[in-house]
Amino acid sequence: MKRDVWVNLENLLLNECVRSFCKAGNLKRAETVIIDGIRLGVLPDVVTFNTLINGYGRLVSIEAAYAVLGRMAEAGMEPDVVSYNSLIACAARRHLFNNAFQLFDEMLERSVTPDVWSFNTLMHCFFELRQPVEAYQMLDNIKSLGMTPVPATYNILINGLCKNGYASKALGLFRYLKEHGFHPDLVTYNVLIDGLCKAGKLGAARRALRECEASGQVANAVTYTTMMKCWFKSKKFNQGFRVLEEMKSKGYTYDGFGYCTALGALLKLGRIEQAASFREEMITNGIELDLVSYNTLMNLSCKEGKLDEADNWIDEMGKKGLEFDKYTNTIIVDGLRKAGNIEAARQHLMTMSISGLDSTSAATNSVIDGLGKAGKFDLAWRMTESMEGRDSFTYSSLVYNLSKAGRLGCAKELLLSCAREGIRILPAAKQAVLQEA
DNA sequence: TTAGGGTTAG
Repeated sequence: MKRDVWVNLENLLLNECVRSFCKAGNLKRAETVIIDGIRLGVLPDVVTFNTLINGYGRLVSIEAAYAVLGRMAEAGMEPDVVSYNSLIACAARRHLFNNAFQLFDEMLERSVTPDVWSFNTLMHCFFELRQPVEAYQMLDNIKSLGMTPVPATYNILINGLCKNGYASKALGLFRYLKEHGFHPDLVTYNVLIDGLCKAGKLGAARRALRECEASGQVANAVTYTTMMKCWFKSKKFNQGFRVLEEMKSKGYTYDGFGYCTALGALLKLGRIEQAASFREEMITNGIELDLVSYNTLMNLSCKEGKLDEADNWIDEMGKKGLEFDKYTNTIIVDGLRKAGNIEAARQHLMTMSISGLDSTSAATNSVIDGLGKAGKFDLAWRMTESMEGRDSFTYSSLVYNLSKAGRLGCAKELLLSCAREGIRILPAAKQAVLQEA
């Protein structure tokens, strides 16, 4: 009996060590701890392996996480529901939804019984895939299998509804649940406030914030960033910047979220100098820069016309092993064309299409605008016609540039055909037509 | 072990 207690304690200690090294991003140390444990006679258990699955899933890849199952088999252990939940969550985080569903099937085939969290994660996957009906089905599954939803189940539901364009339904569900004994936590309020805000329901968002505070929840960094975005969305910039100050005073600017939100707003307003001073603050405060932070900083360098500086950020990203996303590429394309190098911008856009990036429309719009401003309307028009996902930005920029180039007839014709097809032309472009007429 | 916030185009 006593011996069992000691073995359990030794394992607890081992697992705690492995967990903390994984959390710190140091998988090598985590593996070393396991080897040392084996030498001392402390064998890894299911929890140890599950911790490793999580670590490899977060830090390396889904394949690396899956490979841990092989090591478990070698050690004579079967994966449990936590092993599979971790793998499914890892696939979901990496947007590998097919893998997530396959892993769920594999779990059933191996007679591992799913729990609430398995269904929660699948619900999240369906919402990400914009399949709200299937997502909702997961709640039915939970109930029909005799399981009880956990608060997170409802948070995922409310968040998913908001992100799929059903903010009003989410609010209705929230009210209903609250009347039926659901105690919303800070995450519930954060997802609801964000959803309402993004749906343009700013009054409801602010009411939800007041309700959150009245319920005794203490706003955290997520709440503040969400509210800041809300103010910016309603063009109340000073109120938004005040939120940033409050975030700073409470020590909630430990990551790039607050600064990137504020920088984004300043750049849209054209307040470049103020943005630059925020950049200094961000860097001197030693904030760990991630992909979004680099994108934001590169955008600032481009807006300042300092392409060399943008190159330096790219080098730094490379050293950290960060890969470009659609934002990085769009910022580069837009930076190049605004610096007058439209040909390089086109080239970069082409490499984006070749490398299979699905969302190139913002970058394409930027190049089409650049071509229009350079008077190359034939080329701009050809690009427009071959472009997937032409939108009101594409046509507005053409209308704007045609009228500024004195080709008023063409501008008016395009404006009319857009009106016929229900494509909204932005106010600035309409105004340009009127001014030139 | 699993849920929430930030960056692009006129």
